[in-house]
Amino acid sequence: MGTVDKALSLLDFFSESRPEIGLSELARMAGYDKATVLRLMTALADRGFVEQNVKTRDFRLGPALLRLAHIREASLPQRASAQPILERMSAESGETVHLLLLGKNHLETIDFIEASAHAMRVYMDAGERIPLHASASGLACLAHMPVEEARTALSGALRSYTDHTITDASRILSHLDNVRKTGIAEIDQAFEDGVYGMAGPIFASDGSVTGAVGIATPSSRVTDAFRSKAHKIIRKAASDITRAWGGVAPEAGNEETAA
Amino acid sequence: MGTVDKALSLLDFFSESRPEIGLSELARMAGYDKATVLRLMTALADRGFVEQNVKTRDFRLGPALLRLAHIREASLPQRASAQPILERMSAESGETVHLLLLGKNHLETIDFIEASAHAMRVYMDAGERIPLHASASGLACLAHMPVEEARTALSGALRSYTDHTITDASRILSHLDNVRKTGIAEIDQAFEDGVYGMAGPIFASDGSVTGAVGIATPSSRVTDAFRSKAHKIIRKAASDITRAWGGVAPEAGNEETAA
DNA sequence: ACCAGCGGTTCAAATATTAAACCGATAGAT
DNA sequence: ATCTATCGGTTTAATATTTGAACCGCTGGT
Repeated sequence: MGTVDKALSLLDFFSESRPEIGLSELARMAGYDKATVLRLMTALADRGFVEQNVKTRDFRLGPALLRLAHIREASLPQRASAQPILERMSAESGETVHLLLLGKNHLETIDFIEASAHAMRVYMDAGERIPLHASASGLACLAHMPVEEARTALSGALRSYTDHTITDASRILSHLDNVRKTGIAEIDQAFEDGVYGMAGPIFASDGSVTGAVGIATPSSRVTDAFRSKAHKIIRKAASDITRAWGGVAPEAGNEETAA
Repeated sequence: MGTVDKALSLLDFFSESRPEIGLSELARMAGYDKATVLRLMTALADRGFVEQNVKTRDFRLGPALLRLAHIREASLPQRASAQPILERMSAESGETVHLLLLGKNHLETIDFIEASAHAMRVYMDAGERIPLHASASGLACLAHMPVEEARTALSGALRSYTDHTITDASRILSHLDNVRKTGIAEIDQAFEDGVYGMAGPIFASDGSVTGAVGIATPSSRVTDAFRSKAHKIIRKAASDITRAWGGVAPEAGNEETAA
């Protein structure tokens, strides 16, 4: 396997709740040799992708990431242009809302707003990576990509996150028809216990799916009335963001055949 | 040299003014073989650090950068906490202001606000990398790092950006005394023609310099009156940001001896 | 005073990286 | 309509880099 991939994979161990990691621990987490991790991290540090806490020598994500994110956002302002739409979703639903972009085999969280209306709410970690098979947003994406792609995306071993996670690829695939019909993917406690997720797809200019917007609620608060209200909010938001990003939703019925 | 370093170096060719680059051209720019660049870019794309425009197959920076930047900013909100101070600087000076973080051998632009008061203003590219030896901010940093570090930072070949760029390390080093005395680094047209720069250092909690804030003005507009006004604004901003980030300015006179 | 764990270094063995030639496809010029 | 140059991408044998076990000195807890 590539060295570059190994180096980049190390960055994924950092999160909002775990912003600093020492050398030995990182090596343990990643399953690489300590010397290897040191060399990789040194390379990353030389380019500013990570930096070291001078006191503890622990690593944390570096300033180069801010710089590069800034460049991307300057030429492709997805986050900024979606923000008012997310805010409207948040205000209308009162629940935690989030915006995800479709990566190679997972979703990248690029923005979210936590629930304002309830003391009990769904919390999110900044910059989480979300699996396709165990989230409403993931299902929304899978449902709208070419079937072959979806099949290969689900071909590996599917990790179970809760008792409710569906790890059988064919069962997931058979759900997708319904997602396509309603335009909304819905799933209960597949990624986190007690969290109910609903999401809709966002499309690029060529009609392919590029991400998803969704609402995350405590499962205990979900009623049919709330669900249908949430569906409306999500459908509107997904279509607004698609438009804001210069995308177009494919004609219904045409999309599965897209190669 | 490391493969990881090569891969990461490719990301630096993307900028606000050049957000998408094709394979062959990137290979030419970087001076690497096309096959090599392809492999490296594929590795980066697999992790979402770059993505390909499906139409043109050109590369652009990817969504993973947004995600990781989000994580860093969530646990170390430097940009957010400095923003009001930058805004005040911008309002008070009427000129373009910027905030840079010190990386391994250069500065990373993490935020800026372009001049509001003048039609002729200094424009900045989002996410530029700035050399230490050819910018006021760079001199501000060099002046406040341990002398040995500054000397090694200037030991390589110093690139000339304009006719005014000083490329002689010892001449730069001898300027630094004055920077330390006044707390402000100042330089005319060292990085871009017609741009006059002034900047002050930002310190970390251990008293080491971690970045700089500065003002960039068209050289033609600089007067002594403006300079002394700008110095005041910068000194205040630098000290406010240092404090906002939990840093402390070292005692004057003690800092050069810090090892 | 000890021990366990830390960050970091070393070097021979193992493995991944490289670059030139080549491919089919595309687009502009003649 | 045909040529030509360039594109993105693939293959190969030759090569340079990566790897990991053992080891270092150091620090903090018992």
